[in-house]
Amino acid sequence: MLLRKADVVEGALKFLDTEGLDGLTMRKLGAALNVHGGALYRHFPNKAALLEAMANKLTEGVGAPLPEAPWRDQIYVLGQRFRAAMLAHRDGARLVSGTHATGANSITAGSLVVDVLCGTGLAPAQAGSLAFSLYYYVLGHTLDEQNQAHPPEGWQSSENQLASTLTPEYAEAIESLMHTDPAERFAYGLNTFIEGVASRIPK
Amino acid sequence: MLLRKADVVEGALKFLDTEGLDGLTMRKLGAALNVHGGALYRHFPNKAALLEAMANKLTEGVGAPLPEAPWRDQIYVLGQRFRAAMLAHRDGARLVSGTHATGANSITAGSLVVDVLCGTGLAPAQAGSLAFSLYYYVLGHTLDEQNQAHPPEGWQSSENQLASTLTPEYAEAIESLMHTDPAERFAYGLNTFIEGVASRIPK
DNA sequence: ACCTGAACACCGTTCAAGT
DNA sequence: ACCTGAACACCGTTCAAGT
Repeated sequence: MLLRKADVVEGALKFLDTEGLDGLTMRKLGAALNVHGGALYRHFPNKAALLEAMANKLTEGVGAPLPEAPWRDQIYVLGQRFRAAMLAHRDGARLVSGTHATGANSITAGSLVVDVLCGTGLAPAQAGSLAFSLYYYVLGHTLDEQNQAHPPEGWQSSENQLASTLTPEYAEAIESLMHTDPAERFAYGLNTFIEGVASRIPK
Repeated sequence: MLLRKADVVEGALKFLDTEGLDGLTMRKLGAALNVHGGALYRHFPNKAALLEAMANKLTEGVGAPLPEAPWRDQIYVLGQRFRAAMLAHRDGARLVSGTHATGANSITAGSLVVDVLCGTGLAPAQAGSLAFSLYYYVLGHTLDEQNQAHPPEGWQSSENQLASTLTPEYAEAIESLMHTDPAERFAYGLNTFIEGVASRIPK
């Protein structure tokens, strides 16, 4: 049974969920697809191209049309969409962060953010800059979430190591961070960012 | 001449500037230090431990005591310090992003941010959450800066590829992003974040 | 057009043996 | 205590040869 490009990408994303990005090897992925590792090079020039295609597939829906709503809600929805897309597969955020975001999907998503911000009266230069800032926040937050979900080998909770030697405020902050829902923390930071953007809008 | 742990870390950071993180191999680093690759395992249990020590050395000064100043200025200084530290060596941001920020330096820096924010009246839980948001922004921005400084092989400016098919606002945003100083964009985003934080302070 | 089988040039890591 | 020399189990990638 012959493989198509889309089959490889689909199989690779499935493989990601069971083995993780570190386990994703051309040979192992080939085996999972009943094919030798070298055969994958009929479909992709190299592994980086495969990973890019995977990242692009992962973020497919992020740039979908936005519902009519105030700009704050629209930006909020875009941030939530992006995070949800990356959380849909194990190591999704690391996958996206590794490929330089040249994919068509990230471009249309970025364009959406810029358009929404320009609609508030911001100049395109500032809107572009803030679109990237939003990207950094969402990506960074989701990366951390997924790293904690699959701790990479020997991992000591860094609280017990040093927190006691530091400020009590810091100890309490770490303690509380560990016990609150990541989704809640994500929304709090996202809304904080949005308020920062609001402060930039010419009145 | 025998090597000490600190010599290896120092040599590795020097090596980073000339060969980049992708070129940093235990064998090649050994050769640069006039030693076989395997000898490095007398000083570090594995490569990850070496990279972590490098990242820790890189971010050494970030947690230094802060000058007396309004909280906005203090947060601004911390963000600038962190970025400057990573820019000091090629691939510095990628190095830091790869090691799980368990290093002592990132902890004391994080503690500083939390303390400053708690000083404004924010609860430790919120301060901790915002400290991580700041971390994501600075790291993400600096990663992008360094990736563009050393484009990883075949890189097409993604503007000419697709921008023309999209919104004119987006095209203008990308165009302007390419022509403005990264330091200026960084400061703009950093101050925007700070304004967002300000909106969270109980009045 | 797609795949096999085998190779090439690398990796990180380990470990006896030397000094 | 630190290093050499050589090996082990992997990588990504290439390419003749098969179907």
